[in-house]
Amino acid sequence: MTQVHEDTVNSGDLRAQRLEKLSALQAAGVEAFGARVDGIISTAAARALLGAAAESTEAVVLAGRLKAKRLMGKSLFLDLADEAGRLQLYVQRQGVGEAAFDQVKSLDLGDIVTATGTMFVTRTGEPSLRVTALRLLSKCLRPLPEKWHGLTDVEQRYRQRYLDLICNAEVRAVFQRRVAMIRSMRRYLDGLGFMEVETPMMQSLAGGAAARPFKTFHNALGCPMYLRIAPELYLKRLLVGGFEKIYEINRNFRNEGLSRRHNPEFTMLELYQAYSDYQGMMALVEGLIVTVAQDVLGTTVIERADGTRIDLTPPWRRVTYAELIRERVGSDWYDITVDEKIVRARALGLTVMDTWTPEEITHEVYEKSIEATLIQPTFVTRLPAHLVPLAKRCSDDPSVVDVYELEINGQEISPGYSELNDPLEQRARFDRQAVDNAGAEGEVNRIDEDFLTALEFGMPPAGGLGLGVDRLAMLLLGADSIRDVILFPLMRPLDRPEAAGAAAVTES
RNA sequence: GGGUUGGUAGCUCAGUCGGUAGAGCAACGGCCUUUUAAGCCGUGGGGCACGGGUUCGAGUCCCGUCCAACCCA
Repeated sequence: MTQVHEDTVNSGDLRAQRLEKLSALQAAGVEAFGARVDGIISTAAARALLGAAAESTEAVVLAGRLKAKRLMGKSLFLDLADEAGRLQLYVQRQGVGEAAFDQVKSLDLGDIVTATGTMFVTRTGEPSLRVTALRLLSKCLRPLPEKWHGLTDVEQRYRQRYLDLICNAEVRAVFQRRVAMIRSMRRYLDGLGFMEVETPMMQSLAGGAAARPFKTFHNALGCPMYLRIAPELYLKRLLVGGFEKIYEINRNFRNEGLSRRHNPEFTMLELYQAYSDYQGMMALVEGLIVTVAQDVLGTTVIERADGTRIDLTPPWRRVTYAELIRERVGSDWYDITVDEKIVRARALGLTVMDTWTPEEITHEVYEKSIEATLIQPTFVTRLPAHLVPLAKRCSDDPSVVDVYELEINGQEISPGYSELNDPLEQRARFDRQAVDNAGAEGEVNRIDEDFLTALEFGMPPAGGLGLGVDRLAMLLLGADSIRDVILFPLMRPLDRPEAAGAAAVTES
């Protein structure tokens, strides 16, 4: 394909220009894609070396990407960016010699180099490296996005996240903090004596939640497999096995639509503690989130873009579902007729059908008229049993269940349960669920017999909770979209032959 | 799935009533030894997402498709 390559060479093709530079360099014996460099210090460390002094005599070696170039006749300023930040390089023709200076001058923005020199402060007060030697480590063959505006096109930022990370320091900071967040979660849980475990992501039946799974196929075994929608059934097997405090932080996969708040693969913390219950889980998740916020943000007060403050200082409000409903639509709500409920719901601007049951109307009020108002952290407890079919009923009222749903910033961040450990009750509920969903998903609703067998060996009473790590990251890092806290969010592939209508097959 | 907005040079964006495709940055050639969105002079670079249609003439008007963001379900 050299023929094609040569044909594309013209001054408008910036990549071709750089390829020509590359072959010129290689012809001159320059190694354009170098190897390991020892003794590098960060730009931050180099800056620190200077302290209050205006000059340092210690020779240091830096490495990074060239981000800006300012030629001033016989001297040249370059901005070098590494993971820690940026530092200005100062190259003088006299300092490095004629030939070397011309070579440095011909470097492109985006090239990765190593620079040797001593630190000093310029007339304008900028800490800089006076370069004695500069060597190319990796030639950048494509032009970088613009130096001032950077890359703003959302689609390209998600599809080519590496460019986003090169251009936008805030984006880099978000992901560094996301990592710090997860690290803090692990530290907290490990400190409480929890053990992190790994359970199957590929399952022969996808249980533990109500969601459509992704399907795949194992060739050697000749059987269909599913990507997990939840680790729950395996973690509970571990409770049966005698592990008492366990958690898993990993991906779940749900074959559903994409939105500001949903990515088909998302990260969950799921945790179980034997001999505890949903109350214990409330205390635990409260402590966890407060600790993480303190570790990552240094505060428990989060300011939203619109100026409202979310105060995570414990204790958080605990309120029952029924109380919230009564607050919103009247203390007599549970005593009035269906017709009256419809009238009141419509008065709130909700769309309710005449055929709806009282429970449906009530939940519509909750979802549409209450949930979004729960900005401050709120544990909603005693949810109606029909909403959470797999949870344990409250001992004093079987119509409600022993669970919490934690709402912060108007969205559900974490559910917690007093886990069901009665194998016969569990089987009855699976059976009912299978009947309810029959036809829709078919084989997906096969009952996990081994899980029921495990329960029959006896599972200790336990508290369990889930925590949406991406959602928490959005909250703590101030992101409006889940895609801003996931490095590579799912995007529709651009090169689908069947969609492009048999588009011309491109080279390479 | 429905609605709204958008896709123009490598990047960030203009483009008027339908009349030869523009700027800044980046690139290339000059000048310039402390600049920092450096500056000055000059040069090159665009099948305007894709496919149809209307028209003497389409980036612009109409229809369809693709991709994205936002809102809704």
